[in-house]
Amino acid sequence: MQNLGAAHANLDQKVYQILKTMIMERKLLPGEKIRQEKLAQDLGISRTPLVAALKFLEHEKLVESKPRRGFFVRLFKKQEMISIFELREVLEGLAARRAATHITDPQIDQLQQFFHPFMQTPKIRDFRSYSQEDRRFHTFVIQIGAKEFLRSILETYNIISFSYQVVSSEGLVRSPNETLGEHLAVIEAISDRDPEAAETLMRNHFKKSAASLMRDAAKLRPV
Amino acid sequence: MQNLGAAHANLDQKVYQILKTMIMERKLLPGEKIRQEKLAQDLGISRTPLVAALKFLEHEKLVESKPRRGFFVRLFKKQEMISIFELREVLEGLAARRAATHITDPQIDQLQQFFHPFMQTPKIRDFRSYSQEDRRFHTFVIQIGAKEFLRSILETYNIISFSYQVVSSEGLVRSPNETLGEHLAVIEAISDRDPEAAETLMRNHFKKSAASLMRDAAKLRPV
DNA sequence: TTACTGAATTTTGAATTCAAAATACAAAAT
DNA sequence: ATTTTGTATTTTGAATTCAAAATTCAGTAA
Repeated sequence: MQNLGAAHANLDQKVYQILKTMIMERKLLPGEKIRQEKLAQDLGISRTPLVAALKFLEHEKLVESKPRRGFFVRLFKKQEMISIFELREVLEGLAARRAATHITDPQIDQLQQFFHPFMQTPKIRDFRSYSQEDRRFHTFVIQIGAKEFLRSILETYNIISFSYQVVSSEGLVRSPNETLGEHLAVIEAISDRDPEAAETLMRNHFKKSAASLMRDAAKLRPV
Repeated sequence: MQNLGAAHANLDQKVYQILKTMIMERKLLPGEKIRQEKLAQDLGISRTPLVAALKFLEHEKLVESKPRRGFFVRLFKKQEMISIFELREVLEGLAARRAATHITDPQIDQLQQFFHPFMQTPKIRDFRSYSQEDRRFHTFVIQIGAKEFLRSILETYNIISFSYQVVSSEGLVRSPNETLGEHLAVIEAISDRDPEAAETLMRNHFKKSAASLMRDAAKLRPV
């Protein structure tokens, strides 16, 4: 694959990013065992920095370590995904509130662009590009409103959410026609620099998605 | 010190806990550089599991790694502490909401015991024991209401808060007489199994503390 | 055939080793 | 006296090594 081991300053941060991407892109699949020796060789490094990176990921729950058995890509149960949505509700709520307080004028212009392509479509069929816009939107709000601690937590949980969902309906919990209005409402509140409204609307957006997940969980039986 | 290296199953979890406690108890001081070789020897292990544990802590922001310079116990700026209180506001708000939903009858009895010794004292002077009760109370709510993700995040941020504050007035942001009522209100809401009230009251409790920290920051100049 | 046993192989957790970088320190120059 | 330079020492990042544990798999028994 690539040769990383060349200059050595802090390899494990690089490896960590690579692994994260691999999990996101499903190069490593949930439940799968990670072959340390093989993966290290593929990356052109020794096991030491690889294990360090895995321990990082373990902390973020993206990976699970079974002592003496190895590392496995984490497989999330429906119930855990619901907990994660509950968390994202309050955290992205906070991010939205902060975004409404800190947003700059040029950022408002950028924010207003989101979801434009979908606004004149009566029935949105292109789930894939809507889902992509959805992610970009949430990421943008986080970029504006969240820094350091909040940002790093949200990055993790969003990765979990996204990597979990790629399976069903392009990663969407609910249909675009259902969520578009909610997204636009959040955009408006942040643009109006109304922190209370931004937080409340963002939270409601998540509350509904969590509720939808819960209904699915009740119907479909645990994964 | 102690000999850990004996049985080897996953040493770094143990080391991680030990380091966490050492930081909490100020055996390792903020800003201080961590001497790997010496510390490893004191713990009776090699650098490998020690570094692994340090990387864990780095992820929790309890420790900072400067490449090629080593690990340092993290020193938090006032501004960062305010961000952490902002985070705890929404997270413990969620924990309180969940606690109100999930609490059992025996747990209600236990919850009602908190702050009893302070209820008939007109002017609370024993800051140390009030501060201790404060911690125990927050920890208890987390124990009831938070699991897995939420719990592990809160554990980290509470440790940061606590270890930060030991300095000024026994770790209290505001005076006992100011916060006692708020604590009792939260206890009542959770005991009444009223999730909305529990969340709102807990959030207000934190909002006020954050505001108080902000006033201090404005007055005292950054740390 | 299927289930069990036990040796060969692989993989893990942790110690050790090693080169490169950082630091400490002493001598020389301003 | 203070700064600068050069060298010895320490510390770091990462590879390598090594024993213990887990896994694989062939051969045997049911």
